[in-house]
Amino acid sequence: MSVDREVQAAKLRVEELRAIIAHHDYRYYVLDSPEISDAGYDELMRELRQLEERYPQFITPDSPTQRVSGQPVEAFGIVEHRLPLLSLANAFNGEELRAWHRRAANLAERDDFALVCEPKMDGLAVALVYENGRLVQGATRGDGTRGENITENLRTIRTIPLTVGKDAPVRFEARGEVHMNKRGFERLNEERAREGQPLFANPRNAAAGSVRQLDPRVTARRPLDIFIYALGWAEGETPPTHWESLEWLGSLGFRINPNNVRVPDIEAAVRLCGEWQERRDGLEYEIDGLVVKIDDRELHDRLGIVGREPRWAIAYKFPPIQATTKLLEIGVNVGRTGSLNPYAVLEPVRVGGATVKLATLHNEDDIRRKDIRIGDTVIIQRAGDVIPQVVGPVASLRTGEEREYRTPERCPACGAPVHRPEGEAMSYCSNVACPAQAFRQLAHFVSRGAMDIDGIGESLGASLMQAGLVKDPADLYSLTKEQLVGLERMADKSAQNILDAVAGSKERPLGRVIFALGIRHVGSEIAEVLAQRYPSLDALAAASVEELQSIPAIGPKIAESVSAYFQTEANRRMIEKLRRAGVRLEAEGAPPAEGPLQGLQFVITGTLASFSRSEAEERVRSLGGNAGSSVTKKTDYLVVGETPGSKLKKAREYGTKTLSEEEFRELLRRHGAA
DNA sequence: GATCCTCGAGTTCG
DNA sequence: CTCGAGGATC
Repeated sequence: MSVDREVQAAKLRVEELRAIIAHHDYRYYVLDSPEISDAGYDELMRELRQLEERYPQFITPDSPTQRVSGQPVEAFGIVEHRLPLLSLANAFNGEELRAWHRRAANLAERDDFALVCEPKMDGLAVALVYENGRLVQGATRGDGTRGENITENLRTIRTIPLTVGKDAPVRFEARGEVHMNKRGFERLNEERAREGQPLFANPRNAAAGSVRQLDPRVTARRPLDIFIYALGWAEGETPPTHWESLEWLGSLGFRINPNNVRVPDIEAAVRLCGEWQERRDGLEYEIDGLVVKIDDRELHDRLGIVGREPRWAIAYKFPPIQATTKLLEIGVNVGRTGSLNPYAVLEPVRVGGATVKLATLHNEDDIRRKDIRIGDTVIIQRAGDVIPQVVGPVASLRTGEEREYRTPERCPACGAPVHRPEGEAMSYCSNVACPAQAFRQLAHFVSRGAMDIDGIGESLGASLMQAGLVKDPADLYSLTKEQLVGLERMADKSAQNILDAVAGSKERPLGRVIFALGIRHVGSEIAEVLAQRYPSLDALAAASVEELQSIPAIGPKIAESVSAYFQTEANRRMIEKLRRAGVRLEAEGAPPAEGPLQGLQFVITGTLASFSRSEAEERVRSLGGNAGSSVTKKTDYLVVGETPGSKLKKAREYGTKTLSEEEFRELLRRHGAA
């Protein structure tokens, strides 16, 4: 039938147009050397759009007309990175770069390797996953293990190819840094100024804010760009060097920074870092340093990872942007543990795009060490991160009016005496009933990693305590709507939301509950360890110091602290209140003591492809096994992932059995862990 | 006793 | 992110 033939022809033409447009997108956006006029390009797009309107069945997500297709979303989904995105160790001068190189050369037992130097973009790292030639997922770095799914937003960035050539692997991940160049940033801010919208402080914030828009149509209008800086993982053959993998990614249509350089040795890299420091302002985008990577990918595997940092790469950071301002006053906060934390009140000053008014001063020793005095002119910097630091005073600007700081003798919140334990850096308020501590305890109890009670923040927590409605966290569970509505700016609806959030927290896992109690030295990790060991809060409360100490990762201090907590009358009373309110103080489901891996000690090293380390550990525990962090004589199995660290060596010394990831998965399968 | 790692606690700005 | 402290190991 002729209709069929017509449809068939349209389909072919649609595919052809897409290929042509993709080619011109690449020429224009990636290579910056178009082959056709804008009018010619528009004509192609128009034809494609018309055909797609007529034959909507041919619309696919990788069509260039569909860059902005997504609808606004409520929130981003979370995706697990198959291979974690690592962070980098820093070097702040040539000497530290050389030291890094020496360590790597020692471990590698050679020093003749080439290095790749790449401008370190100040942007937002993302991971792009392609399957069968199509972009299927784009995610933020997040904490390195899991990030946010921002695929629809990334699709709007013209330099990100929606499709890649046929010779690409079936599945692979490309990693890059999304950023906004200086001109785009200025134009965006001019536009926002005209529209009376708040301005972005710097290109980095603008890029990060744009990528995290819930409505992709907003993202599409932002002048975002990307440089791909690494091949994440790939199924199949990959080039032997980092440099070649970049070239190869370039040939697939990705945008690679043309300023990347491969150098033969560390001295050349050091020279280059110095040169770029001078030239950084000449670039059209902002950089905060250079990344230096060992080119040979085989060496990457040999050198491995320490903590979350690969040994085969390092970030050379330019000196941070500094400013001077007046230190007006030193204030003191009281922390959850009663610690007195001094902070600097500064005359507001702009540093690296943000206005700084406060900065933490850590503790008295630190202030003394840096010789910071009230009234000093001080140097402020925002190094790499966001958090401002007081570097030190400008002693030459002293007038003699400056005062030295002294830790107050009485708690600024409650007036109780302050004491400083022998050998500790911090001073503490001695009053167990200090209102400031109680307030911080409450904030900790409701916080995200603990009971996760949404809607109770700083201000509501403060007013609840002010009104005498809440004296300890357990009181949250007896709040009534009438009480809440009596508070300022609290209508029926929001009061109900709060009550729902409180009620919804009654069934948190035991580990969360233990963490929420805020026992000194017991953070999220130790709380989880305790929850694995004891089936209920009562069982934990009954444990002796000796018994607690026998648990790996728990030494005398933690054991003592836990025991003391449960012996304190006020704490026992609060736990009783929690119990009566219906908060579950028992582990969920059957105790893990019966699992098939009962009594076996597992340790994981390197990166696993199919799950994150904590996930793998969770599975082990769910089968009754133990998962530790370092190899000892007691370790039964070492699970070896990609780029194992020093643990593997240890395991060989002790003759510990090792499992490959495959074997480990097989073991889990055999014992019925999904 | 020294040293390596991991964990805990407090923190800034928009 | 930072520092300091706690735990484990040699």
